[in-house]
Amino acid sequence: MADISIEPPNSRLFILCSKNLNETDLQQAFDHYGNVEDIWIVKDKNTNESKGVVYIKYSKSSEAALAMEEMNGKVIANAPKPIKVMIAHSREQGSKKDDDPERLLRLFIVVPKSMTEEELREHFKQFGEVEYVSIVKNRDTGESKGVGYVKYYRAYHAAKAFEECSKSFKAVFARPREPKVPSGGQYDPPMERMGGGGGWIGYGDNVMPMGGRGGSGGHGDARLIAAVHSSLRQEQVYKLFDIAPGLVDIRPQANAQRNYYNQIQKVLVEYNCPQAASYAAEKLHGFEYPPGHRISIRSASGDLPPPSRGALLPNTPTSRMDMNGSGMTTISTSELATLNAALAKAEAIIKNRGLAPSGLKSADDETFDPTYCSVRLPPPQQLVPPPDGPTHRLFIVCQPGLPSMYALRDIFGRFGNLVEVYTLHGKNCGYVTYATQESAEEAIKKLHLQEVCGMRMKVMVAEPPRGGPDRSDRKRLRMDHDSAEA
DNA sequence: CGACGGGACGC
DNA sequence: CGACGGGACGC
Repeated sequence: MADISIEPPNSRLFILCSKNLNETDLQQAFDHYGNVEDIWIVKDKNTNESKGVVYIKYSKSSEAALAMEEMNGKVIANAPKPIKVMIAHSREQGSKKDDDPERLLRLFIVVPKSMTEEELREHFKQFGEVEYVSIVKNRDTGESKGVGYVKYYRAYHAAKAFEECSKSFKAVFARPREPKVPSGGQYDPPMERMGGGGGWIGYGDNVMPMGGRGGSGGHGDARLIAAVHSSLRQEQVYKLFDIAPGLVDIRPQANAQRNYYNQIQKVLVEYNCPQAASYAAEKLHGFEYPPGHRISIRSASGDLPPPSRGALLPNTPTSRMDMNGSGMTTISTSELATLNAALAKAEAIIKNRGLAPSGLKSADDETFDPTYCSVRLPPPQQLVPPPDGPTHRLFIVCQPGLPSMYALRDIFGRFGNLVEVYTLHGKNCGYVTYATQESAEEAIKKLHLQEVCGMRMKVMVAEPPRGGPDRSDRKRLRMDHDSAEA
């Protein structure tokens, strides 16, 4: 099948008008919105009379969009009726009754995973007023899927963004939303936890307060909503809630993707029974972790008042974890000791950034806290969008593990022009991309062999990706390789 | 030593 | 109201 779609997309007008209009009339009316490549007045094959249907092809989508916005509803050349101007559908698609106007307004883009919606909007507003931006997130992990949408109010603005935004966004006009398909199940059955828990030690099954206060009311929601500090990585949160047996699943709440401005992340914690949930809630609610930041927990069904322990004992020593096991708390394992060591460093983030509840963005000063980073750092800065030009990539390795993405993003961002940081799954290393060589060099100079959140970090220039140092040289034109049919 | 991800929206 | 012509092989 030959590809008969119009290139570039949305660059052709479909016009309904008086049959009297000739090509000159149309050319005079439409010429100055852009480069008109073709004017075609559809005529009756037999009579050779105009059918009142005209196609005008522009070189660019934005030209067609502007022409449509300006000319729709206008009367030209003293014609008896105003013209109707639309962006033509593809030839295959043909006439559509319910024309979805969103098709001209919404772009689908590839977005660096470390980029927030706020930063996206900031970049795309240069082309016109943005209705919304959204980043697609993994439902289970809350992580960005690396793609998103930008919607404008005007077709002209969307077309300008389509043409002029950084190539690395790979902007295309978004396919219309699929009509909703009713699905079978409400939610997927939770997976059994794998790699059975050598995790929790220190008490046996009978220590569990079965039928204790956990059973009060017997309502039995085995799920909790917990609010914890954003600096905690998911594994760390997992270890915290693994203090009770029967932990089934932890996942971020929808729209709770953590970012620089968000000091709290909310997670849904699911146990295999209400008693386990109740037990964990009793242990952890009100507990300060990292120090100075109390974990808050409530029942996922929302109707249950939070377990009262933290409320009764706020900020008292017994509400803290006793890592030496000398107190009454049962939380005391070597694993948790390791966890504590890592988490204690997070305190520095709070102190030095002014991340106190009311002072989210007051961190303009240089930072020097050896427990956060062993070297003096410039103030935090925003990410920058991917440039069209070359980027400068660093390779980082940490021992014994990686700091949280939150910390990495912040620290590397402080040298300016940071485009992206991503880490390899299951490894202690990752890549950091800058838009300028100066920032990249500065990051190496300042951070190489320094300590971040208690982790020793190597920072060096990355080798070019294997599989060809330069893929951008290859032909971008779409060849018709789609010959294979299903 | 320690090296390469990810592409469609709960309306 | 409302959806698809014409051109035709070079360095």
